[in-house]
Amino acid sequence: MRFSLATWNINSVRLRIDLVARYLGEHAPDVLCLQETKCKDGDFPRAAFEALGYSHIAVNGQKGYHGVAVVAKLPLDRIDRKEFCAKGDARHIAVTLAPPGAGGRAITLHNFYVPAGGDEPDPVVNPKFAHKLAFLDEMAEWIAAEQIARSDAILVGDLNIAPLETDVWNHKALLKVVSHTPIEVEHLGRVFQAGPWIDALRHHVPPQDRLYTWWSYRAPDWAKADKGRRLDHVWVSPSLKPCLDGLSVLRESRGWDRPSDHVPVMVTLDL
DNA sequence: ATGGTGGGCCACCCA
Repeated sequence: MRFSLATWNINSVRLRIDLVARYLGEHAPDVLCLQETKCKDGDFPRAAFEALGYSHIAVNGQKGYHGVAVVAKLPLDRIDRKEFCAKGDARHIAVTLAPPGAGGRAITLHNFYVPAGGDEPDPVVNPKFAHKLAFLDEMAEWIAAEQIARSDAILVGDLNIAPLETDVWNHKALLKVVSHTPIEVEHLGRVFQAGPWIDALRHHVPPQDRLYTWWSYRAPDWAKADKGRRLDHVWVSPSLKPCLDGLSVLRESRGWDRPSDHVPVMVTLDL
């Protein structure tokens, strides 16, 4: 039984609802996780998703900033929202899924939007960077304490860190650029080891090959310059590693009209 | 080395 799951930082779900509809119409993942929805729960465009067949919806939003959501063709149970760093930010939502044909197997899905961290990669002078590192520390502690990856689990989202040299267009040039600094990579590594998790994208694309999911709005010609970074991730518990089946990173959507700066990433599992 | 472009929303915050 094949099950598909996508993650996409949409940078305002209301502004880009037509792009979401196009993606769901063309690729039809069973579940779509969104980040940076940028709206209160009551303003989430539920009707548009319901009309597309995604009638099971779980949201954790706030006005203007951040916000995560899960929309699905199948029921979502045990909806949970965890607050990190006691800031009241909407950066996490968890749901439990029981894909039909998976023999009653229940998968817990965690959808994260990790703080971007500002411009200066120094936690002493930049509180946003300090917040990013603290957020990652709290994630690692919680994943370990709750033994989240010991059962069937998937962690997705915009983690705002490109850990490998081939996850950025120029490793050396980005060593001091927030998203690719050694300290962030180390903190993300602790979150990864806290599972431990399996990196589903790198399961399909070997580490020597470049892989990006984000291209800045500030590049005049994003496709030609191709100065991308792999900021979006899908991690699965070791129990699901044998089920990893396919991957699609929809690079072309970065060229759609009024695009998000992130593209959708879809993983398929054979359960 | 710098500044470049997008969101939300109405003065700037954030990415």
